[in-house]
Amino acid sequence: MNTPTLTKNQTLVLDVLTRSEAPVSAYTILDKLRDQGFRAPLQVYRALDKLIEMGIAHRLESLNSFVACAHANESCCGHGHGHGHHGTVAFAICESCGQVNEFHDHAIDDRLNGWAKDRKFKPSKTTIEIRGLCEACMH
Amino acid sequence: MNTPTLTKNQTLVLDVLTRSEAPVSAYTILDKLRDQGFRAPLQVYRALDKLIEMGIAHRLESLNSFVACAHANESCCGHGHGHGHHGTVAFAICESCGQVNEFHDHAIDDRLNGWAKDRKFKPSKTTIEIRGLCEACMH
DNA sequence: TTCGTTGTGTTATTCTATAACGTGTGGCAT
DNA sequence: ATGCCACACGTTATAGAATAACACAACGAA
Ligand SMILES: [Zn+2]
Ligand SMILES: [Zn+2]
Ligand SMILES: [Zn+2]
Ligand SMILES: [Zn+2]
Repeated sequence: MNTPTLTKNQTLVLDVLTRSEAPVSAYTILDKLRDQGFRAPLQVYRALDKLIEMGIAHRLESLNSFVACAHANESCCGHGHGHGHHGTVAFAICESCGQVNEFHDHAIDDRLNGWAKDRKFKPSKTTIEIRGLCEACMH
Repeated sequence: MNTPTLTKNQTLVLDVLTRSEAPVSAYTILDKLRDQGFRAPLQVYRALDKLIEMGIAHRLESLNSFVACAHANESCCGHGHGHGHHGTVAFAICESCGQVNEFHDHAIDDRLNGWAKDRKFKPSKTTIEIRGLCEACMH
């Protein structure tokens, strides 16, 4: 229930993520935090590792970039932050405006879990990312 | 129907992929092809781009690595190589032995497409990767 | 032939991520 | 208090992944 208190660096990095409309790369985060004393990539990566571990940030594998979690307060099926970990989520990423939509879907979860169970495969982390164009960016 | 003839470099790169049990990074491919005259990363990336475009190789986003397509001869729902493009596939990747299992699942496709349609999101490429442990690597 | 397209080769550079080492602090058992 | 340990933090250097920019050769269509 109680989210562990964030350290100073973690707070700074999370602030950058939450303020950004689009995913941000680690090096962009670094640049935005130079004024707050950041000097090296590791400061960013270490904070990101923890934030991701806590489930309040996510890495987008297809972009090498990071976003704040959009489900900070939900708790459907293990989702949300009350329980320390995050269910499997999917991301729809607009390649034009960069907007990201985080969602989760039981049917997909069940289907993937079913596949894994049938083959005795034990999933640790699942990535689902849809690249495309959002409604606003189509014409 | 007719797969376009591969160039020399494309053939060499594809051979490396098909011979490998596990995903291979671009730089590993480069190293394996030095004897055949490869000198620079671009030679690998250019070949990979084409192979991926043709649908006979895939990039694993969560590994920055590449695999040969495991569905070279199927043609279910746009899958397979007769029709020039590949349906959405998922990959189960063992983090211990590296083995990759490529599959596709209509239910998941439908679900993702449904989500996209509801929100008028136009998908261009979808990534689904499950990291975990295969049966052989569990104990 | 002339031109445009495509594959190729090479060098340099950018972007992403981690290794390795050292410092400081706060909690905690002895 | 003293020693110990876990952990956040800081710094430098290095590794790994991808692209930019430029040049040249082969090929087929016009
Ligand atoms: Zn989330
Ligand atoms: Zn958009
Ligand atoms: Zn395939
Ligand atoms: Zn395995």
